[in-house]
Amino acid sequence: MQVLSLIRSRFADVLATWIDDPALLSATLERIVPSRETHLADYQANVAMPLQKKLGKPPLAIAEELVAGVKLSDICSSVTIAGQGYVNLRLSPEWLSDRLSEALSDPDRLAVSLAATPKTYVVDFSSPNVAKPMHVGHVRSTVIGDAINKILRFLGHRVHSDNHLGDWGTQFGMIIYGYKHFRNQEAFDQAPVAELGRLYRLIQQTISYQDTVANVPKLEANIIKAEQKANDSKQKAADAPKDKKLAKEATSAHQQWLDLQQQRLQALAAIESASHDADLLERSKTHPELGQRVLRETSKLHEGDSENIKLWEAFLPSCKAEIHNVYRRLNVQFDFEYGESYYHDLLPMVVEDLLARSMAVQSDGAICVFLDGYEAPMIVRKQDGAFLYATTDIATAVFREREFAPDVSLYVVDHRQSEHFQKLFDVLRKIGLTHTDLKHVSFGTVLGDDGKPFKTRSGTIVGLESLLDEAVERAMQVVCDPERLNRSGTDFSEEDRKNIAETVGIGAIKYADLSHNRTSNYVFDMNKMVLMEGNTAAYIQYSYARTRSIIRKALAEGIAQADLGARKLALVEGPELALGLQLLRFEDMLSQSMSDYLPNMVTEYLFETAKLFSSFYEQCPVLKADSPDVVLARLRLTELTGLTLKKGLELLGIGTVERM
RNA sequence: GGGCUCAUAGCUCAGUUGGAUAGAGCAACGGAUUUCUAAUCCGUAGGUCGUAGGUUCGAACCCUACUGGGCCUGCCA
Repeated sequence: MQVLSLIRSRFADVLATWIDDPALLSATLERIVPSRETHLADYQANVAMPLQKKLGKPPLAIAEELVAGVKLSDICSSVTIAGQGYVNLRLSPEWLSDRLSEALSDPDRLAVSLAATPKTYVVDFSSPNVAKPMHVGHVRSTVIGDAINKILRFLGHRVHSDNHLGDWGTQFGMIIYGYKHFRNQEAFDQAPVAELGRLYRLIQQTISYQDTVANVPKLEANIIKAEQKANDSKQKAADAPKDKKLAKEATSAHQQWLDLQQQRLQALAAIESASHDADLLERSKTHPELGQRVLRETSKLHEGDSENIKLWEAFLPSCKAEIHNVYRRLNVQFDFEYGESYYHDLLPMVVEDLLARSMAVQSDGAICVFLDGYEAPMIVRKQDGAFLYATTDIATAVFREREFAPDVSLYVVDHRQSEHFQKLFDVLRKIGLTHTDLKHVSFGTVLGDDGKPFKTRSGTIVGLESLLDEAVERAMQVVCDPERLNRSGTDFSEEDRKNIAETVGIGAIKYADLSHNRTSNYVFDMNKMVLMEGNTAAYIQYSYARTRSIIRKALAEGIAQADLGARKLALVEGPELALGLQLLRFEDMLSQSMSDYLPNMVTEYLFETAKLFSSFYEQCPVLKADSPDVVLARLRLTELTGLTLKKGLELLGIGTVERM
């Protein structure tokens, strides 16, 4: 039910006679919103104050004319003026009850309408590099993208979800090189992905060590320069003691000098700790310039070298299978999974096309597109002839345009790539992809409790699988807590327990991610997450289970399922009305959350709904209410609450259980 | 150097895109269970929304400057 647009259209009937400018009219209508002051109003129109200049009247007079003109008597029980000119609306309980009855008679969609003008979306999300173990950083793109995908579909749009797998990049050069030189055949035969993961880390570690060693002389040279600069600036600042800018420069130069020294010490410490690792030293010695060797393997793969292609084809299925295990567990599906490799044959044409349009030029041996407003160009072909992700991204967008002709193309990717996407979109528009709304749905970094990107104490990245396992394990502890089981009088089978723990544990991880505004960084704290109290998935899942518990008892007491739907609700008490009003807002909330692709608006809504239900639950007995009519009305409200919570969680990719 | 971004309660975060007395969870404190699941509820305390200006009927939100953090800044994705 689109309540907001209905109310706005009533106001538009009056406002349109006052305002000619359509832009101003629609801006004015957007000032009609759900009220924050719930003790004063359900909805409020903040339109009188901004119109005082335009109409040349005091706001209170405008508000009075508005209230006199607008037709709301069927919807509202009261329309009043307050403060400097706020128009406060209170919905009539009858109208509210009727709308909720409609939702109840449509349990699949809860009377949420399908988009009047459906759009075609491409949603690009998750997109991990295969052959690298997935870690917590991959959760955000996967979970946010999946929620957006599911919500847009529910709202009636055509959505193509694409997992743009990194299946063609440098990491394959790494594991191919590793496989050729360091593999443990027995381990590979038994568990190929684990062995490839080991090889990946082995190569990574060696390259990083070599880079560190090679970097020390450069650092030392820079330290000397920085020291000189620091001294010079200090001198200049001392010569002109009143110049604040020079003083600031001096501190900054000094700081840079200190930073470089610190970096050198860190590098030396890393080298020192590596010196105890005989295998590493040996590897580094026998495979000098490993980074270059790895790149060579990658370019051989791209050039079609038969041995490397064969290895790639051998590795890919098991790598994909591994990733799909995670998706299965997270209940995430994609329509397509073409991956970068799919576009490889198109890349030379992309570059030729850019050259033909004179958009790309040679520079330092690479082929680059220079764009206004950016220092660095977008490189589409490297010196050595290899293509980059920018090239692939262009090819991918062109392909999607031809295949789907999307109205909107969403890229759910880390905010660190925002400049890349700005450049990419700039190029895409220049080559004619103008009718697609290209949007980087960026998200912040997941941090550890030290405020730095999430890692364990030893510094290695935490694998996603083990993270999920831990959350499920912690959920299991709560499920099996004997005191709790005794109190709630529930008796779960082993299978029930497993199911509940999995649903609650995975839900906890997803919810923690989704409940933050996607644009901000957030601190990942397993301890808080698995408390399963307060603003968590478990709280909402628990509220849902309580609605089910009441419904089960009602059915057991002989109330027919048919009595629960499609009948009048007749809400009277405060907690009933507050909950009912909240349930009425489901559709408005969903569209609102998709106007800027913010799933946290959905979690916020569900949490609020669950709280209102808990409050209702405490204050309004359902089965033991005074009269059979009230019992039925409250049962229906309980049923609709359950349906709404379940649907909301489902749209976020979070499951529910009937008992917990 | 340039660009992007962030700064809100002790901690972790919301804040419906400029509306009324700035909210929630956790932690702290005090209450509630013969009553539909206490993974719950009710209450208390906690804030100069980084600083200083500006814009306007009205600013946590927009603009400018400053302070401090993060990220990006030509051949990884």
